[in-house]
Amino acid sequence: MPRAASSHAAMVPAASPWDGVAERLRSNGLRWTPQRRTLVDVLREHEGHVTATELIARCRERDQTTTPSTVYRTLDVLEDFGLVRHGHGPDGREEYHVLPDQVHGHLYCVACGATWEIRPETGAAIVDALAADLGFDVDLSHVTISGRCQTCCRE
Amino acid sequence: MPRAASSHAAMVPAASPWDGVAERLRSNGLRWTPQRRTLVDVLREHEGHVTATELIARCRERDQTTTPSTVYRTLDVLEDFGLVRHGHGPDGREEYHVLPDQVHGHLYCVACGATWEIRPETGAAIVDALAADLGFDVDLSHVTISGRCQTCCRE
DNA sequence: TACACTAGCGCAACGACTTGCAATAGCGCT
DNA sequence: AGCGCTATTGCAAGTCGTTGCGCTAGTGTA
Ligand SMILES: [Mn+2]
Ligand SMILES: [Mn+2]
Ligand SMILES: [Zn+2]
Ligand SMILES: [Zn+2]
Repeated sequence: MPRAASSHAAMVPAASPWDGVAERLRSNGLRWTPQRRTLVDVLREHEGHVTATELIARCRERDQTTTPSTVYRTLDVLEDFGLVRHGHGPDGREEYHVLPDQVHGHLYCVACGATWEIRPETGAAIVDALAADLGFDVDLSHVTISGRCQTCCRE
Repeated sequence: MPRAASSHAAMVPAASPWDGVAERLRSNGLRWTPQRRTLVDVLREHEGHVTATELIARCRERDQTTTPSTVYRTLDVLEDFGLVRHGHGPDGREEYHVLPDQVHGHLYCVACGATWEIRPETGAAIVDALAADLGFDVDLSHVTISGRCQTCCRE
């Protein structure tokens, strides 16, 4: 007998890359722990960018015993699976992209503090320039460029 | 009567940008302290790149009482004068360029750990691409791009 | 369900900065 | 040479990560 939910297609939530994490970990000899579940639950509801510090805080909301080192280590594992990707702000602080649809770099204005994603074409231009230069294969996701935005350039 | 040394042009060392630091600081209402002198003496004999940690160690060789916070603060003021420029390695750690002849970014291979300076033309390509993108004015000196070098790409 | 194997956890210590604050000491001025 | 103003210093404490270690607890297997 089919499960009740499966007969109502409209109620089935869109498949999320997070759905298979537990199995994916286990099939690689890794483990699915309560601590990892907590972090994944937090990541589930975060589309876009988050700092590691903020993730730790969110985890602690759900599980007061959350430890930073465990979160950092789990983020490393998830990054190996491509589920998150990190970069560094101009101060060197870590910033995570959750479920990056497409790899992209960042722009920071040192004057006003605003940030933007580097557009795909622009990112490609950078990648191409460096491929031509030394045959270097750029990891765009880890690129953070600082400078002044158009608005701040005009004072 | 002229000083003895000034009559022997061959013995006069080439003017160094460091020679005027003391006056430059004072004329800006800042001070020339023993601690700053120590750091400048260290920087004098360092052409190229150095980490802040290494600079602190070198200072401590000359003055055992050197304090990290003082060194960091002095590096900040020297950077304001354009005498050093810092960037961040892939791990976010600071790296200083002493007397940067021309502003340039860096390339790090995450596989073999090697590093290169981005060539001027390539740097210009990056600057241009972002100027076109959002009218963003890139600070090339603070750019660190990681990825895989040609050698490591071929495994 | 019981077991053994080992991945992952919490903790404590460390590294690289940063910041607030009270005491010190350059500097310009007389 | 002496003064006073305030830029700097040293220190302590804090933040963001990273790492080594002994103990715990997921997992696959029987
Ligand atoms: Mn910086
Ligand atoms: Mn990184
Ligand atoms: Zn701006
Ligand atoms: Zn390499």
